Amino acid sequence: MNRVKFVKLTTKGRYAVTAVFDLALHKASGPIALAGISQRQNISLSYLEQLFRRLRKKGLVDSVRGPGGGYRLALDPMDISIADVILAVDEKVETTSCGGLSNCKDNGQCLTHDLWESLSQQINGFLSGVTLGQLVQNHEAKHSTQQSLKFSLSQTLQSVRER
Amino acid sequence: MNRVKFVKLTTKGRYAVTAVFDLALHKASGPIALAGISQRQNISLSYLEQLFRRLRKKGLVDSVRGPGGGYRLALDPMDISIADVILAVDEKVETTSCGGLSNCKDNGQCLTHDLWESLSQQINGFLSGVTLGQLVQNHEAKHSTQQSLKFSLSQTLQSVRER
DNA sequence: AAAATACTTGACTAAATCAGTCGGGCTTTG
DNA sequence: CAAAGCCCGACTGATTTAGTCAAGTATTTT
Repeated sequence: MNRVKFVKLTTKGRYAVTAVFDLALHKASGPIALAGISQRQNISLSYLEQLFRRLRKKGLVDSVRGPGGGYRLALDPMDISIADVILAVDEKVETTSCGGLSNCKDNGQCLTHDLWESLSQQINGFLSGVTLGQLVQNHEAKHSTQQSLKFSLSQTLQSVRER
Repeated sequence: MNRVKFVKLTTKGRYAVTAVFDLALHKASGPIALAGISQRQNISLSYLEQLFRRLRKKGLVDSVRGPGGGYRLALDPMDISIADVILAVDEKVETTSCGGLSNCKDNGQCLTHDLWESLSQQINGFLSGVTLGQLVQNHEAKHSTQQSLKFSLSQTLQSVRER
């Protein structure tokens, strides 16, 4: 019933993931100002504002106004997937030329309907399986012991394998 | 030594995958003319020519000129991954603001270097694990028995799990 | 109360990319 | 030779990217 969509992996999505990752890393220190993220990650402040507008609309972050204010993750990092972040800023994309009509299956027209349905499901599934929390764990582990990349990677693939 | 890059998932890459998928489906009938792909998949002929120029440059397809000519896969479908196709038409993208410099690790500048290195490795690994041949199998299986999507999906994830 | 901080919104923009089009080649088959 | 089909370069309108600018509003500190 619902359309077949496709994530779009671009620099825009990477900016968003980077920014939210920064949020997750510093979440102990209360609300984080965009100005700080802008400096640390070298992203234009106004551009960040645009991105966070969308992240907030999707309920991924919430904000505190005034001095000492900033943005916070609205959810547990383990409940925010890369797909969530990318889809919040990068609009989804139709993958089938038929526009999701069900009749395209009957005539031979839309050969690739199945193809994109299953492939986009897999890619979405994969990106949904990697959470912010895992990325933070990965990052912290790598900076304490030097050996744990394999572990967190296998953990990630584990979660993907479970559908 | 080599830069951290990121696949770009756009309509352009989808067009390319769709077209090469068409090639794989009809590979029994000799070289395939772009005109046929254009009609079947509803993609502009001239645009296809642009895409196939790049696919040929990367050695994914080869061509036969003259009447009865067309394009063929240059490799076994099982040896062509989705990543190969997408990377042939969609230029790779720098993922780090530092431009791949190694010195960015020493100063605290480039916090997300690790993040994108590992994430892009995972995504690339995933897209490299799905081959054209698997997509064709999936498609044919789905159109004979009605039950085999789960099988081919688990097969795909199997190949991903093996790193 | 005033000032500073920081989010919020809308409008605008140069540059790049997308998704083609157009026009002309070159090669091979019938 | 004519037609089919690949090959190549240049050009284009529309959209997206990656911002900038200006003007708010809410909150805290002084």
